[in-house]
Amino acid sequence: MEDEVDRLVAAWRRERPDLDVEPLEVLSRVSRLARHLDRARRTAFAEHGLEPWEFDVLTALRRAGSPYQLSPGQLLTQTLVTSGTMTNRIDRLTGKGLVKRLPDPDDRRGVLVRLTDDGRDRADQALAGLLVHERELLAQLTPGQQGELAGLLRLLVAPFDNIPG
Amino acid sequence: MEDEVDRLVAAWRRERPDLDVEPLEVLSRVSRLARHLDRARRTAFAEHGLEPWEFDVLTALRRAGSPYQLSPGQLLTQTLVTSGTMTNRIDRLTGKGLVKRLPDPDDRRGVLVRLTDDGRDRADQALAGLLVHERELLAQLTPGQQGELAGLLRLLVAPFDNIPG
DNA sequence: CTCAGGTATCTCGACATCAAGATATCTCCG
DNA sequence: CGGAGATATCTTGATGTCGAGATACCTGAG
Repeated sequence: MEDEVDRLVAAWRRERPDLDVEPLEVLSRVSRLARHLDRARRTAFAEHGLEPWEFDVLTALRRAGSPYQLSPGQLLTQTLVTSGTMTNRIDRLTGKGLVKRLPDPDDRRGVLVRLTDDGRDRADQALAGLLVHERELLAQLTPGQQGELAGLLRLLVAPFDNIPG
Repeated sequence: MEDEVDRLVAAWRRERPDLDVEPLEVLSRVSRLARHLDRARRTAFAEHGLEPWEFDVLTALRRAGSPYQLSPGQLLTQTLVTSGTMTNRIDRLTGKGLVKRLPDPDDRRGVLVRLTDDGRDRADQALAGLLVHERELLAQLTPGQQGELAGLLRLLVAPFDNIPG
């Protein structure tokens, strides 16, 4: 089955036969797929009254394990947003009663963001719902292919995640 | 080499051993990689004084071939943004002299967006620059792996691109 | 102990995006 | 032909994000 990137690459080969546009076969698909996934996630989370950005923060805290708290800085590296954005997110989640700010006992500059009970429940429910939807999307692939794909993607992501970026 | 998603999946397995989080191995990597790519593209385009969103629109027009024009609607399907966003983008690109609006001779509701000479040059330069950077990122993979990866991603994207969504 | 440099978080203003709805035009059935 | 419904684009207001800078605090060399 053909996709938009096949058409895009074919168009470049016609218009710019002098260029090697092979990289787009991979990277344009990554970008476009991510955009489609964003939309699908927005729909999936709507069932639970959450926005994708809320999910990202709540689940990062949920994954941290009891007592479900992380510093804003730790949340930054997991969510790939800027500090201003994170401050804003924490403000809004606090307003909704899903997290609360606590002073960091070891560093007076610092803050700890902790999940409330309500926040924890919401995160758990939304995760379960998300996985149902994601499994459907991945039904296009055999388990073996999924593993292959995950491995190849890891090779590309790892440099970003490990070399400070 | 381990990445953030390995850590994320391990954390879920510890916190929610009852759930099968396998789908995240693929889809979380797609989302995170796309985010890293956005940042890298922003840097790459800065050399040419372009924003990623400008690049997306200009290159869609460039690919269309002479006379480098498309309707806003056609641009929507290629860039995956809403119509309001596209109107705004066209306004701003017009202001910068990179595109201009022409009435569609066959449909008085319609508009054609055409690349200016300057817009065409910018698109060509930025594309060449982007490919240089993207090739570096893909140096992690052999050509064979790149082909495999592209094929697997196509399987996932194709349903979105073909079924109207 | 001190202070220069580093770090953690927050503030602020500009900007891009979206969703929903408005407007104008087209299509085609009856 | 007439008009209902489809389509193409634009408008508007709310919202989320970013980048740069401000503030408060920590750390380590001397």
